[in-house]
Amino acid sequence: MARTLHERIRSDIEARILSGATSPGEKIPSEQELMKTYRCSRMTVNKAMTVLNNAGLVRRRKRAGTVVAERRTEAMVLDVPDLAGEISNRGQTYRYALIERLIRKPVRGHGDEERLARTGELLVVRGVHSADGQPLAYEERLVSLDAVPEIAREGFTQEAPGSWLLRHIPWTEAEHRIGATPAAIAWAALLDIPVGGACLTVERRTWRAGEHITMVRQHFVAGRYELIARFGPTPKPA
Amino acid sequence: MARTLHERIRSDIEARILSGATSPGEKIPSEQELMKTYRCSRMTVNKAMTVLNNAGLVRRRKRAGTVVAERRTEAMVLDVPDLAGEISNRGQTYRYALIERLIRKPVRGHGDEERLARTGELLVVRGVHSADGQPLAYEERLVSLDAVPEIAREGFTQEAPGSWLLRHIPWTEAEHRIGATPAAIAWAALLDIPVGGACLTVERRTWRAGEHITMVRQHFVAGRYELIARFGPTPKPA
DNA sequence: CAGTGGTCTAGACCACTGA
DNA sequence: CAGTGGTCTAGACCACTGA
Repeated sequence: MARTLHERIRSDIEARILSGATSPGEKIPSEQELMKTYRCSRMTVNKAMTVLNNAGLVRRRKRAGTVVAERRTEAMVLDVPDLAGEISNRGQTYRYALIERLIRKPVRGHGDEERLARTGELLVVRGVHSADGQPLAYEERLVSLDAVPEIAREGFTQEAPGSWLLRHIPWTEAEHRIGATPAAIAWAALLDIPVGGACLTVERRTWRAGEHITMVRQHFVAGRYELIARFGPTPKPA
Repeated sequence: MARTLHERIRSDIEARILSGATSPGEKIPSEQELMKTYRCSRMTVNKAMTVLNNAGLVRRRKRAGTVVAERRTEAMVLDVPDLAGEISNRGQTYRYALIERLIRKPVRGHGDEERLARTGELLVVRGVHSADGQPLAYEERLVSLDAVPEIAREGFTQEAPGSWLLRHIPWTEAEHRIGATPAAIAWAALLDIPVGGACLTVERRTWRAGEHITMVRQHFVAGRYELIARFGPTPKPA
């Protein structure tokens, strides 16, 4: 991977940002400095930085230089949403209610669980998100304790594990699977809907630099939540 | 818009592709020719073409040159899917059954209809997609006859309007709204499911160069269809 | 083998903007 | 006003691959 020089420069800096070694707002070496570091021309450095800029990982301003961008922006076609933030932004009161939290070995033969915990254990958290006192979604989450050992200390009685993860563990890749499901006996009552009632189901897996971090399955009460995606032929300039 | 030279080159060629003036497989002028056309250096041409290549609009091969890419690829995070093609690719038999087709004025006060048909009329098509004889989705579609007058000649008894549009009218922007819905009385029987049964609902609006082309609402039987989106920090190379 | 694109260089002029 | 990034030039060497 990264066979050309501008790709190597890009992935070096990208890795530093994604690993959290540099924080949002922090300055990145100027093109002049990078030219010296990599012993190359300015065009080559510029090409690498332009890609990072278009991807929204850095912000560039003349004279001020290049800084690490604030976490995730609307630039993503589909984002990993923070439900707590989204609901607050709508002016509603967000609440997370913990149903169950436990740490255990992965179930043998269960693909997702074994992929997440190759050697160690899993954190399993079940809870309900609500807006203005009305249940919005039931979620079941698995977190790899290999990847995020420090999460074992968290109780998640007030805050959803998703919000905690967004704050502490930067993700680099994500996959959404979106479908519809009839409400199951196990959680229909938690959402205050009849068994078999329509739900929007989002299954999301996230990775950090290729390492599988977490898998979550969220069931939203029909009509109370929508996913929106806009897209065009050429990525929009930032 | 397009204030810099490489942006102008890119958008010129992009417009030619999106308007259908050049078809998939057709050759695009080489960098040498474009240098002469725009009286600029090769780096400038190359920058424009690299963007088009990353966006998946063209395919470049040494010696063979640059050609317009086949319609939409997996490069899109979320695509406008051609159900007929997707189902055939899975090895199933696809069928489209027309329920209703009519041309009429937009309903006054109906936002979507008035936005689509500002001066003229609308084509309204209702139908059912099925795979191996099993109903998959019910769809209601509105098409602007201002934007696509030639579609008035099509009957859509065998082919879905979506497939026809993908072949004839290149879209440039799209918006998805994805949610869950209980099956309505009007179409539950068409999908062979009980009223209130869970459905995945996709509402999609598409534009061509800012002009609103079509709006479709599709209801998929729960469990028979999934939308998948993968995304990372830097767009993947093509 | 000749034309194409992929990459890179060493320079240039410019607009912007914070010290 | 000085440092930064945005853009562009005119050249170069190379790998690839179809005529």
